[in-house]
Amino acid sequence: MLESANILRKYGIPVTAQRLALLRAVGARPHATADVLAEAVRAEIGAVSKQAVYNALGTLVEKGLIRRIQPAGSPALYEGRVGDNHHHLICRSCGMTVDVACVVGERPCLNAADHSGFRIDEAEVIFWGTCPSCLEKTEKTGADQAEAGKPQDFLTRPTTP
Amino acid sequence: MLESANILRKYGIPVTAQRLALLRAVGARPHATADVLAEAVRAEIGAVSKQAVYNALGTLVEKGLIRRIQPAGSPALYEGRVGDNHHHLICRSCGMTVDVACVVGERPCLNAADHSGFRIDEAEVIFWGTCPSCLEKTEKTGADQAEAGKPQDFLTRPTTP
DNA sequence: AACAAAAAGTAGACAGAGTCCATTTTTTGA
DNA sequence: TCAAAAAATGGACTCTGTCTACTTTTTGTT
Repeated sequence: MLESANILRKYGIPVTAQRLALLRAVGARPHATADVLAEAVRAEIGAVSKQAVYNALGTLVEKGLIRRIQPAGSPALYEGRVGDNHHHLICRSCGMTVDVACVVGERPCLNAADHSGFRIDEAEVIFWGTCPSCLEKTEKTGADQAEAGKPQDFLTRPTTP
Repeated sequence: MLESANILRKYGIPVTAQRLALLRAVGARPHATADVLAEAVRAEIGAVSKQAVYNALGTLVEKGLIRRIQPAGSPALYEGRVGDNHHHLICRSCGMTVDVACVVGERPCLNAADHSGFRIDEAEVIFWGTCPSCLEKTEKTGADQAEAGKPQDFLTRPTTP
């Protein structure tokens, strides 16, 4: 509580009830959407506007206090874990997202063979697959993968079979 | 023309003027959005509905004839280059997207240290940075990167400084 | 403690990308 | 050629997120 306030102050971010609640919400729910976080904040302090949530998340991301990940076909997700350069593993069928340790370790953790003159500052890696519980469902029903592993709308993505 | 029709037939996809035009449009404009492709198709055959474009793109992606990439904060992009497992390099400031050869070569081209029981089928890699022409602009104005490199709305993403 | 200036928050309209649905048109294959 | 199956149409609708004008809260300075 005081903790969070001090963190905000250290970064020169004005301390408001909304931001404090949001910071806690992000800490408590890794990989939550803005909407879910807004609900969490409401549960704690009564009300917040959508805009306050988006503004605050934007500021916190900008200052490096939280991290935003935007998987294809899904709304943005936020997480408190920053600075350790981990990546994500996402289930195509239920959307479950888990952290995975960085493959290499340093940031940017990969080198493009040909960088075309770009100055690269980040290598974003997302592993796509099927989570254990969706795998189990597939096997149980005996349905083939195309059936049971059919991605939900929000996760429809290219499959390169 | 006949070429494309045969490809569609080979994959069991009914041949329609819309799909043929779309296939050509994707081939001619790598990294185009659905909207841009729809315009291209209209230029060629007069008219298409938004839905026909989305349906056709979806089908083609599903069959592996084209590839969909969905960079954070941007609408989906489509490309005809499939099967060579290359990745993408995107400019944070102007959105320019170029292909880069795969870092490793095989697909999935990376291994997650801990896969948490997932069955991984793809490792998606996006390199983020600044393209040569935006770099030049930055240097010319003498503005610092935070200024000149300010991402456009459609490309606002986490920065991990 | 009080007070202006600056920064945040509020509510609601608005925008872009994509989906849904009922109906019409085209393609296929017998 | 003709019916069944698949696509296309177009318009309403949804979901994330942004813009704007206005009000409220923080801050930091007397």
